[in-house]
Amino acid sequence: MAERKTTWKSVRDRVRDDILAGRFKPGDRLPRDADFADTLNCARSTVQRAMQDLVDSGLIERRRKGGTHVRREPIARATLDIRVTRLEIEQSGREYGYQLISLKEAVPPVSVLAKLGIAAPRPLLRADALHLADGRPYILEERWICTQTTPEILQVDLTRISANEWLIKNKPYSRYELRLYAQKASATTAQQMEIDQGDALFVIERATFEDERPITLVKSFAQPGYQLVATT
Amino acid sequence: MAERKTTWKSVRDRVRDDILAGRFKPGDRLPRDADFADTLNCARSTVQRAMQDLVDSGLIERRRKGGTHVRREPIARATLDIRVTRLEIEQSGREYGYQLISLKEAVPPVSVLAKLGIAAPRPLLRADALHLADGRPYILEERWICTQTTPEILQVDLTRISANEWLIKNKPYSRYELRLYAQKASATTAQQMEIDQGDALFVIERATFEDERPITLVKSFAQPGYQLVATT
DNA sequence: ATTGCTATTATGTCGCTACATAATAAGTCA
DNA sequence: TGACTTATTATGTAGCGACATAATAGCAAT
Repeated sequence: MAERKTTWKSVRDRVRDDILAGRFKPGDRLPRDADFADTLNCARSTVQRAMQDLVDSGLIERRRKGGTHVRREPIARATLDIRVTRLEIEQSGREYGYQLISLKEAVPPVSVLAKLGIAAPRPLLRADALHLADGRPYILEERWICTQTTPEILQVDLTRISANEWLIKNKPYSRYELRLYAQKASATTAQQMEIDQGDALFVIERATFEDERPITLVKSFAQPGYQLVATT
Repeated sequence: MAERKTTWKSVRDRVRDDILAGRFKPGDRLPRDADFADTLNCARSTVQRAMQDLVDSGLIERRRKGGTHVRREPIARATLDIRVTRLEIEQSGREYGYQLISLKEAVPPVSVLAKLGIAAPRPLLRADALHLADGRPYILEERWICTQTTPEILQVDLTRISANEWLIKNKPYSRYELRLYAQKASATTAQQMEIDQGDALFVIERATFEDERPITLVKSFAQPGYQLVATT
């Protein structure tokens, strides 16, 4: 059909362009949805959908009765996709390798307990492992696993399958916290990753929970040069 | 009213729980929207909205005619909010300070040109500046600004207002690319940030565009200890 | 067997209506 | 004047119907 319908995406783009072109400035109030629908000759629900998308992308704010406003202090919102390490390596065309470094039960430091929301110190399972790309160390993970919420992990042969992979396949989570930062490689880490002590490592720290019950906390140290790319 | 309506969020949560509890496994096909709507006694549009949300969060995949499937290789999707540096500092209760380090026109290295999608080398404006929190260096930014797309920047007194702030307020972008990585502090950087040479810095590199026309490329070096937190 | 058409199926999108809800403004009574 | 109530307003959500679209399966002709 030659006839173009007004899709909600076209409405969104139009409004976004108006904002980007400065026809609506930060803090400005936009017309009501109903008016927009009127001028654009479409239904209010279509405008609603468009507006909601702009809210999600951080460009506008809406309040009942208060109306729709362009955000005063714009934020850049980006989405990160964190894949299983094996796939990340394989999909970049390199060969994946895995190696368990150590496995033991121990009482973690308070900082770890705090991030997992555990009040009383108790021993957790500590699994350190190396993910290799084309035979070279790529990511080193230091992981604490809550044996109380995931006792099945004790039956898993972690020398053959990584905790990363097993957990994702077998222990779904409902919520997680991500922290990204940089850290100098310690002597031990440097040796394990075959780099120099003091090299700058990119660290992805992730704590996962199911219904507020902690599952695991993992620090992934990435090889120098590693970049995390986010999309708009 | 005591009567509970079935909201699309409740549908989403129910389906999500089914998946998380393993009642649907990775790769499994879910019932059709219409069937879901039937058993849950709600409209198909409500199911549609719920499903779309699960697609956005990376839990399921949908294809026309193909139906809805649980993703085989789950991904963790997180959202990053990047605020204006001044606000980031002020909202954490510290005093914001700003200092221009240098300003000049120069031809950037090819790596910079490439990231901005500029084919023929040409001079850009280079502005280095320091953002301070409670008087101490917090973020050092090395910025290239495209004077061709943003000539107005030349009239701005960058000793008083940061390019970060001016651009965000005055030069909207339609797209950007984010790269996160770790880097060792060079001698110069270390001196400017009052840290030791070789310290691990967290780098946020951002290139912004309007309609494929490059606006700016900025590398933000964050003080050791800086953490970027992402939300689920 | 291969190509091409057609029917089928499940999701995607839009319009319309109706009502819910939050925030505010206006009005009322002591 | 101040506290309480009520009306108004704009967004949020749900239902229903209709048609669009992509992917597939089945069938037919060569």
